[in-house]
Amino acid sequence: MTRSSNLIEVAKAAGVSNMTVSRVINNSGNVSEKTRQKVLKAIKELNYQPNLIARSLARKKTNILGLVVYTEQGVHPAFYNEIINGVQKGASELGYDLLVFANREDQSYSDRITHSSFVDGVIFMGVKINQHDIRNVHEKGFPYVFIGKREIEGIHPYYISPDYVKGTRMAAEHLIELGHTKIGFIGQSRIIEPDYDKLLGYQEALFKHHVVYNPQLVFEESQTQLDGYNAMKELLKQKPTAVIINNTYATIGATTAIKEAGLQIPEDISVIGFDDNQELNEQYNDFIGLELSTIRIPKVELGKEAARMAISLLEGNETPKANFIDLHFMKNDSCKKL
Amino acid sequence: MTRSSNLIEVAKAAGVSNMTVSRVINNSGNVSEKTRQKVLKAIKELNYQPNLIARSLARKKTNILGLVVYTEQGVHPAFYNEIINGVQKGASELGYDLLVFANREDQSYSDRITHSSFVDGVIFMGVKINQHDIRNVHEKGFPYVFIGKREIEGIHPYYISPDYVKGTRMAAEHLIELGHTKIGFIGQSRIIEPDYDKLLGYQEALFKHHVVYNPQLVFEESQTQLDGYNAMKELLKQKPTAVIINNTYATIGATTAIKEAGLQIPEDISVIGFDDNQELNEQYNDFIGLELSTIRIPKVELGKEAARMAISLLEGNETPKANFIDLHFMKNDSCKKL
DNA sequence: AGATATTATGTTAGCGTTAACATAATGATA
DNA sequence: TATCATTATGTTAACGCTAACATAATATCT
Repeated sequence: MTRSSNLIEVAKAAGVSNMTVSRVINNSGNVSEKTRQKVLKAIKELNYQPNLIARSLARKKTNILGLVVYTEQGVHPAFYNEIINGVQKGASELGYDLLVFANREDQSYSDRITHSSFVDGVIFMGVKINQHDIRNVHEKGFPYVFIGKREIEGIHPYYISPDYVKGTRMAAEHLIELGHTKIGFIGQSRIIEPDYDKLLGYQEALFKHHVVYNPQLVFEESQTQLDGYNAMKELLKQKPTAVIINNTYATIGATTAIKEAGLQIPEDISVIGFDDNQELNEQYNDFIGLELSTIRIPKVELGKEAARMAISLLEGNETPKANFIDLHFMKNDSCKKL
Repeated sequence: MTRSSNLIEVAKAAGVSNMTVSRVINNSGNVSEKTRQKVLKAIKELNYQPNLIARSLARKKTNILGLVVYTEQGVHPAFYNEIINGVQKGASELGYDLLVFANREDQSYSDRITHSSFVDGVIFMGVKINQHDIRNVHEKGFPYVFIGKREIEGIHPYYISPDYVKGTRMAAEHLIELGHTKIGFIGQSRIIEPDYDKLLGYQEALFKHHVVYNPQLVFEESQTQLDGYNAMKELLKQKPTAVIINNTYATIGATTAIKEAGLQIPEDISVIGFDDNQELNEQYNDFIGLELSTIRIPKVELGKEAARMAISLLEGNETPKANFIDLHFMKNDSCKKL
């Protein structure tokens, strides 16, 4: 393999010292325009690229951000992929590369992360986060950020989360403003925190508009298509005029139940879903033949913001502990004015 | 953040020289059992972990393998994920970590890979491989391996590929042995090389068993659900007794056409698909209510083998240029004996 | 016991970069 | 023009590890 040249060779070629070359590369310090040009020429001629390993050692900083993804079933990979994309972009904008740790089930990453100095900071994502990892990283004071609202065993981490409370409240208020009062809610609040926030938002909207909360309209454990189907079948007995459903899989199931009951969306029942994944959502829209009104999570922005937070933290800047990102309500064709 | 200790501190604590510590860590050279224990004790007490950046600089080797994934639509992310998983495992078994470059559309990675000395070698995966990347890496003599059979502008790269010829031939022979002779083929041979090999395998089987090749039974451009549907609609006019379909999306579409025509699988027509993705496949099986006979790509093994190849190459071992991995024919319920 | 092989340990100089300090060249000021 | 501030460049010592060589301590053999 062709050996790549180093700083000193460039310095010699340009007739300057190594530090002058270093300054040109890093745009740091003062370098006269004349020598800068000389150096740039030499760099070009020798096809020089700085050795990042050596730089990292000297700086005691790799400019690499770690991202640990704890994958699990039931979450569409594309959901994570979009966020990863965002993290990547956010990191890149601030001069960081991204090292993704994933595809190793039930594995603990923290030792490899905190020692070995390969990453300057880390972002954790996923529902089933490894508790040992958190404790480990936390105790060492290693900079880390969660994607998603978390509080684990007394540890209050830095986190960035979609504002599910606000998002769901907006959606529920939209339905109330359209004249709905019998609004169903199909979520999974007992298991997963983000979805508890969705329920909260739902309740807040009702409260604000003096609509009485009816627990019979609320189904708290629905994740899969079948869950959604079963929940909807039950819910329909209450004759709701609208329903908010917490994820796309459940929405597909619920819609099947609606169709089976001979009901039409939005004529007989208004539906608002969550736009977890574009592909799935399009599939859904084809399936029911209309554009579903959804609460959309800006996933790329979420990832970007996570990167910004983690980098702010590891660079020692003051960083707020909890951060929220607004959801967007996409008003489409699945809600009807009463 | 708590600073982590280094070799010299460990050496002092153990009352030995730095090299002795280095030898203990790397299990290299000769160290007496007594001092080894002393050193291990010191390592434990100081909670020491070697700094991989420093090691990489000294060794001029990072023990990191790069994997570039050029993602594209139409391929289920899970397909790649399984392979990535395999690469990860294969690399890990040989003492390498994996750095995945992905989620940056249309980006060229080669400069960052070959310079900057962050990875010792690289694996490329995906259909739409960046030509500039290949040329660049190739010209520099940087060790690289393709997943999938490739020949690009006169460059004959190292590659590992599923043996599509053999796999499809096996499937076709199975059908022939069941008495079928009017066997349809729905693929995408004009566009993508692996699928051209599938067609080859199909033809080989016919030839071997003296079944006349009928081009009217062959549809060469089918990728999406809709493609599969259309192709099957056309194909049915020829009254085939069996069909081989090159991917799961197309298989779903084709099956819809079969159902619409009032035909049953396998009573009226035998079907063999490709098991691109388990999740999709299960969805399909639920959909038609039987287990599809498939040609399965051992994706994890494919990834592992790619890692082994790349590492063999970068370590300077003699490595065969082309490698093939056998496909498995999963004989299930979708084929009938005539 | 002395010579030789073997095992165990230590010393030193890099790897390619940057931080920190030192010096030289230039410009501004009185 | 001498003096000081500023800008431009250079020198040296890390960063934490390992390779390569050097030496010391044993073990093995005649």
